[in-house]
Amino acid sequence: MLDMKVLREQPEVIRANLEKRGDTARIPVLENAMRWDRDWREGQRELDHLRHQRNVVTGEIRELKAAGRDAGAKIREAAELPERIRSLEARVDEIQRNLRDAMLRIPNLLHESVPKGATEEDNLEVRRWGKPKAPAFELKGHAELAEALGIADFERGRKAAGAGFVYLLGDLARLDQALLRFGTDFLVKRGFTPVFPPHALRRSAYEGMVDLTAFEEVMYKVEGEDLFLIATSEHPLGAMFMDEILDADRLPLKFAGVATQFRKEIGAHGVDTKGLFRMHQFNKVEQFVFCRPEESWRIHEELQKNTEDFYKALGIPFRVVTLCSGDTGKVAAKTYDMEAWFPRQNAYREVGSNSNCTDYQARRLNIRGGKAGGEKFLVHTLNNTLVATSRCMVAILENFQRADGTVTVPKVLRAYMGGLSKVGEKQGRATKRKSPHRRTRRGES
RNA sequence: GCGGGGAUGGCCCAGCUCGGUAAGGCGCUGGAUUGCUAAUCCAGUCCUCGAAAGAGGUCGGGGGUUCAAAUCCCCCUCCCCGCGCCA
Repeated sequence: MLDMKVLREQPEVIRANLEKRGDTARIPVLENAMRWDRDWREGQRELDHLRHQRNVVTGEIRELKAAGRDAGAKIREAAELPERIRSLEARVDEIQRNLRDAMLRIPNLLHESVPKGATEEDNLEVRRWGKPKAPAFELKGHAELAEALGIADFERGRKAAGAGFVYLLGDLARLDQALLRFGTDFLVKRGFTPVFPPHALRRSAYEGMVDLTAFEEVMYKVEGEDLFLIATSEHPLGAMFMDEILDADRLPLKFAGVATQFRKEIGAHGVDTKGLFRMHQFNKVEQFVFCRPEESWRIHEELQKNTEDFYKALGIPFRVVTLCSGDTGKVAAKTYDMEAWFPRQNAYREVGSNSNCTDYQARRLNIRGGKAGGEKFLVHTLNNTLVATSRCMVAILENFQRADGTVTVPKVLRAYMGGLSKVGEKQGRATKRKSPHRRTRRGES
C-alpha cells in the first residue's frame, strides 16, 4: 500500500505512475480514493466532534453523581447522542473500507530507472555472462533425458498426485538437495540466516502479503482448515514480523528462506512444457531482506550480485533484464529478472526475480524499524530468488548434457553429492523395476 | 478431540467480583544534576485528524446492554498447561 501522504499531497505522482505502468484503467480508482479520503476526513471530524460532546456530558454526569446531585436532565440530554454516533460511525466505516480497498489496488511507485514499456518484449537487458555453447549433438529435452536415465518419473507423479508433480529419483533427487545445500551455504557465507519457514499460513497472515482474492485460485488451500500452502517463502518470511518493531541497530535482517513451494499455475506456455520447468511443487532458496529505507537500493544490487555469482559458480550462462514498467509487479518498485540459458529452447528463460518493494509491503504488514520509544520508520523489503531448483536442474540437464546421454555435475555441487561428477551412469532401472512394496499394517515410520 | 487457564501500550503486569473513562514496573529517548560508566530526579514513549492549540480512538475480534464498558451479556479467534492421538 502507498503512503496516504502521497495521495493527499502528490496525487499527480500516482497518476503519472499508473500511466507509466500502462495501467490507465486504474486511474478512476485513484480518483475514487482521493474523493473517499476527503469524505473520510470530513466524516471523521464530525464523528470526533460528536464523541467529544458525549465525553463531556458523561463526565458531567459522573461529577453530579459523585457529588450526590440529580443527573436526570443531563442523562436525558446524553440519551440522544448514541444513535447519532452509531449511524455516523457506520457511514464513516464504509467510506474507510472503500478507501482502503482502493489504496490496496494502487500499485507501488516505480523507480525512475525502470524503462517504460508494455510487455516483456520491452524489458531492458542489463548484462550477459558466459558463452552459450552450441551442442555438437542433438540435445534431448530434459524431461525425456531424465526419464531415460531413470532419475525422474513424471508418469507416476501424475498417477499419484496429478500433472505438475513428479518423483525425483536417484541422482536427480540428490542434485535437488545439492542445490539447496550449496545455495544455503553460499548465502550463509554472505551473512544470511537460513530459515525453514512454515509451509502453510492462515488467511489473516497471508492477506498481509498478497491480495488473496486475486491469488486464491492459484493457491492450495487445506480443506477444513484456515490454511494455505505457501507459494514462495517470501510469504512466511514477510508474515514473520508483521505488526512488529525491528531494532534499527540490527538492520538489515537478511534471511535465506529454504522451502518447498506450491502453486496451481498450469497451462501450456511454449516448448517443453512437460517436465520440471513449471511445476505445482518445487524447492527454492530465497533471499529476503528487511532494511532501512536509505539502504534498499544498494542492497537490491547486492542481492542481484549474489544470484549472478551463484550461477557463475555453477557455470550456467545467463543474462539479466530490468523489467519494464508494464511487466513489473504491483508491489515492486523495480525488478530484475535472472534469465538462464536454455539451449533446447535456444533462449534465455526466467529462473528468478529480484524485487525492491520499498515500503509498500511493510506498510500493509505494519513492520517498522526503530527503537522502542524512539523514532520509527517503515522498513523496506526485498526478495530475490537465489535458486529455484526445478528450473536450475533443467538448465543443468541441458547445458551440461554430454553426447553419451550423461550429464556433468557442476564442480561446486560435487561435494554435496558424494563426489559424483556425472549423472546418469548405471541407472535407468528405477522406472522398469516394479517392486510391489507392501504396506505395513500401521504405515511405515 | 476433552478439560482447565489466559490474551491489557515496545516488554512485564494491575484493574474485572462491585461499570465512571488504563495504575505501576522494565526498557528506550531527551533533559537536569554529580569530576567518568553508575545512581537520582523531570519529561516523553501506540494510532488517526489538525499548521497549531487541541480532539478522537485503542484493553484478542465482532455484536449487545448503558448517559457511560478493559469491567456486564452473547458469539468467534488465537495462545498456554494437562489428557488423548501421533510422526
